[in-house]
Amino acid sequence: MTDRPSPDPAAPTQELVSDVFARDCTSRAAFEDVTSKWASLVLLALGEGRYRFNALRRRVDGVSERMLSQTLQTLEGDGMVTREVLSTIPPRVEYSLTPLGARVAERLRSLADLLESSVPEVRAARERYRG
Amino acid sequence: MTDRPSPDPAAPTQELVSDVFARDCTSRAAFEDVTSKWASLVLLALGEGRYRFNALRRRVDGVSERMLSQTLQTLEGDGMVTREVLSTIPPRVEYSLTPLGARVAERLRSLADLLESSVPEVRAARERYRG
DNA sequence: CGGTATCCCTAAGGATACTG
DNA sequence: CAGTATCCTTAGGGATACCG
Repeated sequence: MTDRPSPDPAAPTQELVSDVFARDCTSRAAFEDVTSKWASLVLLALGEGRYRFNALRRRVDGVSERMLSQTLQTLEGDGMVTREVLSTIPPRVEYSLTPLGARVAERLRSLADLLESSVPEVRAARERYRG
Repeated sequence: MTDRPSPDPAAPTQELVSDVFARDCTSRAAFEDVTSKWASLVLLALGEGRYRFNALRRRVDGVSERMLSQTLQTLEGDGMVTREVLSTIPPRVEYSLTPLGARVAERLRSLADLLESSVPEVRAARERYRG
């Protein structure tokens, strides 16, 4: 974001038109990556601070080792998460958010807060709907 | 939300402790519902205004009839979307957001905006990651 | 137009075992 | 501890056809 050259009105606007609705847009892929079942919870957890692998696994209730590993790789690939290997015995690996990841996590937190406080409303709606 | 009785400090705080990290919490289920692949895009679309079924299908690039129908039912069940049948010939069905759905859509919009404007950063991260 | 029903296939994802 | 590898099951989801 900050490493883009200052906008030149005459230059082609390559990515200023990115659209999350478009099937092949990178923004939609990134959106799906960060909102996927486990990634969103991982980002929320890392929004609380850095975590080691197994601590993260305990925090994100229900995630398997496989899915956690896979999710972390995707998020690292998208530039949301930083992976740091500490050369200790036994080995430690710590995960934390990049600046971009932190901005994403903030917005996910805002959404989670809303839903956590809307549980009674959602429950009422469900009962009304199911009859 | 507004149909809850005014908070009584002595009353049991049943849902004030809802936690999106807990496997069996309604807030986590609702969170997964609204962040699921198609639901999030449907909510974003309806954040722009009401839509009829096929218009919505065109707006949400790539969704099948089946998934759109299914997604709309889930969102209606959770109290996010209102379905209105107009008795005209041919029949029209219009979908719009409830107040809760609108609040959710706002937050999803905020997340989508961020990712749309972060495309260059995500792309750069991906290239760095893949080498 | 606005769906539902059926069929089918792929990929998400859990369990378990094993490695650096 | 922090994973990868393998196996296997389930469910997400596309295509098609049909109905009110």
